[in-house]
Amino acid sequence: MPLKPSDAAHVRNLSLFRSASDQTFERAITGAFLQKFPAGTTLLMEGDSVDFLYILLEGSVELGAGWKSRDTTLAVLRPVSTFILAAVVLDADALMSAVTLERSEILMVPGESLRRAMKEDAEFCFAVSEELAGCYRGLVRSIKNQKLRDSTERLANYLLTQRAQQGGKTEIVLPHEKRVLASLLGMSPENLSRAFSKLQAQGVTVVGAQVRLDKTAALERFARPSLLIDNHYAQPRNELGKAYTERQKGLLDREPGV
Amino acid sequence: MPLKPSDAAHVRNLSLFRSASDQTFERAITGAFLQKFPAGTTLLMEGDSVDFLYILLEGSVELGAGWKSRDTTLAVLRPVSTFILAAVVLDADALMSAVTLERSEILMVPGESLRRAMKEDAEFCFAVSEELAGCYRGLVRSIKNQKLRDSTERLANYLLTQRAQQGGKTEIVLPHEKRVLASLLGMSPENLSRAFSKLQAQGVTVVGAQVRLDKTAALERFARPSLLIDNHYAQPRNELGKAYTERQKGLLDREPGV
DNA sequence: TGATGTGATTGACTTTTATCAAGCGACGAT
DNA sequence: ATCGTCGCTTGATAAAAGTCAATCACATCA
Repeated sequence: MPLKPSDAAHVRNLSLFRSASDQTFERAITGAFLQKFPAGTTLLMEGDSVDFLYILLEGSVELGAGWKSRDTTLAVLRPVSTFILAAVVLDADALMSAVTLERSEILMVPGESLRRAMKEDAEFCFAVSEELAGCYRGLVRSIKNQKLRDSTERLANYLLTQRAQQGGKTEIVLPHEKRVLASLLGMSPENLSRAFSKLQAQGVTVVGAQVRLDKTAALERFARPSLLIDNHYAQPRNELGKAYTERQKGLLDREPGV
Repeated sequence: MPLKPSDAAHVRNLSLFRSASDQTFERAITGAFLQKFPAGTTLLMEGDSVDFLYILLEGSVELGAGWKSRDTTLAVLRPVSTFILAAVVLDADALMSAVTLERSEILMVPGESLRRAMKEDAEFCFAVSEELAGCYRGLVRSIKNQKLRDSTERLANYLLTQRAQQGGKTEIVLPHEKRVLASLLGMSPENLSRAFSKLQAQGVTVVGAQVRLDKTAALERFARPSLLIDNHYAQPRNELGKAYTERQKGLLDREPGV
């Protein structure tokens, strides 16, 4: 299935490809094809070998992992965003599974094409390195969030990050089901409910997916967001890790949709 | 201070540089210098700007992070290993601090030299991408370990990983102080003691830093190590993330000391 | 030798988190 | 409407983990 021009433009605008020459871009996506999946489709299971770089153009995808009857959500992706880049670069097996949460449109780029383009074009290869470094740093933030904060603190900081990403209004909309959010934040759904209750004291009120944040000052005093963990300035919609892109020098002013 | 030939050989043998041409190698480490630090020296604080790629040649270094009076260990490095590569690639601020645990010898490579070499040599740049991808995947394993397992399970799997890395003998030696180990495993020192006690039922006996693992079968039944979380086959001594390198295709048979 | 300090352990207690069970409320199908 | 289903919430309980304090083992050092 051929790429719509608008989709092609979105892909071209990914940070991975933005600075690439047309020639390199063409080479990198040689053999790519677009595929549509219904909600709930497992695109990839942990341990599967990875033959494609996935680029989410429409819908949403959950990256997760399981062990011994437990499982957890590592990220929820929204368009336009790439995933499992690291496995593609190493030609390795997937460490997480990917499942569509909604009907989704995904561009599948042969890993071999991407790796070849990297080896032929140092500038493109450098862009991939930057992407991987950004993802890595996103995960460092994520581990710090997990190891240094309790569940209510994680929720409070999540809300502040969402507030910043949704334009700073006092009312935000939770972008996923609460059970997914709970798994993402590393707690049970029951505990998420209780964490929301605790934050009433900081002016948090929840009605369905709508969350009002009055008393932002109180909430920040409780959450103590940190530039070294949270990234309020990050673009939403990115690969796991890139979900918290860097606010800094050259990357400071990137547009959304990277 | 000039590099000893033996040190130079170790650096040259890092996976980052192993396949690089002599010319690229020289360019990449242009301006590098060797420095010795006593134990307990803070090489880098969270939030500091990063001007050098660090390569640990002697001693050991703890990577950690703090928030609100709490702090945690993210990795303990041993020679020969690089660290803060991601920040160097992005020319960004450090997300973790680095402190020497023992008297250490560290090669400091100007970030600018490394980035320039990457842009001039696609093959080298690809090697950096592979390194970053390996680190990224190590962190994915680490997050899964943290979110999917309780503290005793983490300890049990840690012991099995150490056993594999130390040659499979029934007796292993804990490579760090227990308080550091506790922080690395994400628990209090008190809880580490109790976790060891619980594992007595699985044939674990501790005397100081010496740990005997009789009843390996029972311990494995309890720990349920997974190829998708643990990496018993990884080389020790690597950058955070690389601490759990990939056992797979091209990287399968890498030598230690990458 | 004894004094001192550090790290590790143990016990008592509190807090945090998970689990189980029941109930609520919105929504769709019949 | 009525019946289910499903997601969420709430309460009761249990398990896990953190904290505080005291003690112990083992160094080093005067």
